[in-house]
Amino acid sequence: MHAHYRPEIIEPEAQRHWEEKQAFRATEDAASPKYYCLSMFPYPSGKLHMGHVRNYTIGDVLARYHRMKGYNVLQPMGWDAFGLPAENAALANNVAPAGWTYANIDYMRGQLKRLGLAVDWSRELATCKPDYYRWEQWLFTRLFEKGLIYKKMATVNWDPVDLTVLANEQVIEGRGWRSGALVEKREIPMYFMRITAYADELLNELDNLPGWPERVKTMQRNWIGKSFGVEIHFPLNQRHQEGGEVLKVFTTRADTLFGVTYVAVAAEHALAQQAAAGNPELAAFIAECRQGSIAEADMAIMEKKGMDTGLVVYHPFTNEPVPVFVANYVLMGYGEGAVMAVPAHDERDFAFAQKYDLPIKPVIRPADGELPRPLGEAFVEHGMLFDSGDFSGRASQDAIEKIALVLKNLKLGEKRTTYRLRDWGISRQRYWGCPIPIIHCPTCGDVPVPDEQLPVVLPEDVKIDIGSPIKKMPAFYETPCPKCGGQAKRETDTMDTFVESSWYYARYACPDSDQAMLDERANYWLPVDQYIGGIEHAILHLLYARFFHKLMRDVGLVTSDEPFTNLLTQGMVIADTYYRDLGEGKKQWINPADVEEREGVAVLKSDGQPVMVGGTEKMSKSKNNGVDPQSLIDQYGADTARLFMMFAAPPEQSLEWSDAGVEGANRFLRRLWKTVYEHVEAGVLDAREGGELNTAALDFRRLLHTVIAKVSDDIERRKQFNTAIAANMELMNALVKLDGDDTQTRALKQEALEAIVLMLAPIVPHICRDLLMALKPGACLMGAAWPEVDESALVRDEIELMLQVNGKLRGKIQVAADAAKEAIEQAALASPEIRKFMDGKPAKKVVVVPGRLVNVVV
RNA sequence: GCCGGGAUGGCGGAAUCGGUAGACGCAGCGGAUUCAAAAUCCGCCGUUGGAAACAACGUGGGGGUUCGAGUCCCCCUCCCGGCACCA
Repeated sequence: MHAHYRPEIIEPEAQRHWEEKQAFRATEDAASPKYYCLSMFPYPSGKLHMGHVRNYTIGDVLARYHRMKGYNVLQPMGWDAFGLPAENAALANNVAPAGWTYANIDYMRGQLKRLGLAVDWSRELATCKPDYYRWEQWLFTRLFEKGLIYKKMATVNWDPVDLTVLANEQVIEGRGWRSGALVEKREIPMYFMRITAYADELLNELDNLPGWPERVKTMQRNWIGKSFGVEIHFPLNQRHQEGGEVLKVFTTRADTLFGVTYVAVAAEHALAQQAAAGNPELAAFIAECRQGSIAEADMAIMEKKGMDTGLVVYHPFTNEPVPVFVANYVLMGYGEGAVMAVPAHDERDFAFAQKYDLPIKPVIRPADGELPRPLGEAFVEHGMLFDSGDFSGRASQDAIEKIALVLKNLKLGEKRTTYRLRDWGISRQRYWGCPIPIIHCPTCGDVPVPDEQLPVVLPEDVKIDIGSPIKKMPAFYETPCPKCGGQAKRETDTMDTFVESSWYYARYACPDSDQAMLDERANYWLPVDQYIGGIEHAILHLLYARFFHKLMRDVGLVTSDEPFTNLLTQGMVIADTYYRDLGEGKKQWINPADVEEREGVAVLKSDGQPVMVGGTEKMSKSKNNGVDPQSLIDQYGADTARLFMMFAAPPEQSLEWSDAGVEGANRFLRRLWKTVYEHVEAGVLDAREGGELNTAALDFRRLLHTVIAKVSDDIERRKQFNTAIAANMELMNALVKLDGDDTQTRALKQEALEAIVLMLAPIVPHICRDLLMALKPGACLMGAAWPEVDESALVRDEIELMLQVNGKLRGKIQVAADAAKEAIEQAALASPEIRKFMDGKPAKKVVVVPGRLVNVVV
């Protein structure tokens, strides 16, 4: 054993050893319990960032811990390889997206291996490879035939200068990021997956996921947004007859129907279009509504604007005319593209009515009071109806039922359940994605590509400029119709990259299966026992993956209902952002590593000129605020990087990056090495297994086994590694202070050092591999078991109790561990500290909390 | 704007079921070692008052429940994530 800790030597050696022995190769084995540990796969953006290091270290700790506990562990790794950044990089650097992606994968694979992850690399996959996406195309054709994929018009961001569709993140303050042109909304045909058909199951099954964080389940429930309401028809003609034209709206507050003072429709709504025909001002307003991005966040914060169409519809009960407004906040894609507005009982309608001087008619009052007059703000709670015809005097909930019933009899509406969840538009007009396997035939319509013609391979050797190259490539899109053989055109849109990431976890079980999307190995490994990934995926990715699991179940590929039994949502690694304004809303984001502080001002290192300070945000490609972990690994080694990441914050919390603290992690490892070295130099011996010890040694041994129990619980149940590490540091501090060179004490130290090395092995595996070999010649970390708690070491004779007077800490006493409540109470009341603060007054009450404290109330 | 989460010393964080607030580490300060420095080792380290013993105050702000609140409830502020074409 070398006297000094030298990670640059022991880490490559350990990694070589594991690779040679194929130590992490997973095979299906019915004899031992399986543990499928999965971290979200990375997008190959170029180099690893801190979020990756955090994510994969958490996964690795859990994988290695379960290996030591005797599980048959699978921990795979792969690449979420399709996506927008490859096209951007291709444009910027004049390279093909494929080449850029593969180069990034090669580099990042090297970085991941340098972290020493216990990954089965034989299962590596990349979603941009035809042997992966061919099965996605295969499933697409099945779903298409089942009617779970359909085509409809959808709104996109259109850049009128670059003549291209923009992603939401490419729209900056309403303008295209490259052209600077005002972005327009445009309707184009797209394929949709019918996720709403599974809305109820996706909602209900959340109750069967006790291993998921409550906050994620809450977010998904709210996202699905099941609500019970009433569809209400407003006739277009005052003398409405059954079957006549109506304007349909959906509301959860049918009880406020008598408070409707206008209705609002989307700019794209037929009524708006009709009214605009003879009204240039309205036409101009509708054109204005078409500007701006389609992102919901933008829509929600923009100024609410509207204009009277001059048209009216008629109230289904009173038959009174109700004006029709066009409003920029009503979206065509949601519900019927029209809403009934009740200013008195809806905040948004209230603001709108005030702005346009529309009547505000209250019809609900609090159950036990009156509404203030005039109304200063909308009263949005349920209450009692008034001024509502026959329904006056009813409570809101009751009124909703009755109103729905009466509307149904009038054939002017009915109760309906709706979801906020919308079907999933999967078409993208981009190049670097999985081709949609559809052939458009003038005679046969949309024809799915037959199995034997799959995969539809995406050409990789292309030149990138504005727009997708395959849309200009006849060799790609010209094809005969599989049905009639006539000339047809292949679909040139590709799929949303969320599709690839919705099923990769299953493909890891059988990545080489070339006869089917999944084979029987999938049912051995699935569901994933532990899934680990960023909280930013709480809704979209996790909901889509759950949806896909059910789709795969329903085509007979898997037997389970849910993909991920336990979910750990790691907090973000966040860092400061810096930028320079380039004008026209464009910003150049500058990496924190290139910025330093001079005289309190942030400046770019290369030119010394100031940069703007942005917020502290998630490390991301778009904000260029990722900190490269490579220098950390180069300087201190993977174990220090891993230890620091696990020690800096608990996994679920966000972690603000700072360079400080790494040194401390490294110092601890050097200290651990030195302590083991000195112990080993004096001769190794058998670890002690209990027996007679002096008080100090007994106390130490109790601490040792308390720590083993705590660390096991921290890793397995709490998944909180910072406290597991802290407990080991505390134990090390105590060990160094434990005096004695006698065999008794040295055997105890041997026991403790072996335990510490094993407990830290999941977190810092390289150093622990060497230390274990030194402590127990011939021992191998790969076969080592997790240390066991010796319950007999935990027994105490005396315990310390806190003494409080009126809830304030005033002292402490020692009592026998098995002392009776009465005895404790007497001892407490007799203690000088208590007597002093009781001030001669009698005790009103004495609270004894066993094992904790005594509180005397005077 | 809507949904979800967070705020504890100079800093990262601990306190697991309502029961010792500040474990562990970083930074800082003092000392040992050294020709000197790095490294290492020992000690101190919430704020205020006090020589000390000790006392008062203290978990973003305001209110409440409780013998007892960082933890539970109500209101507010700020920060972070998501909002369906970033992944």
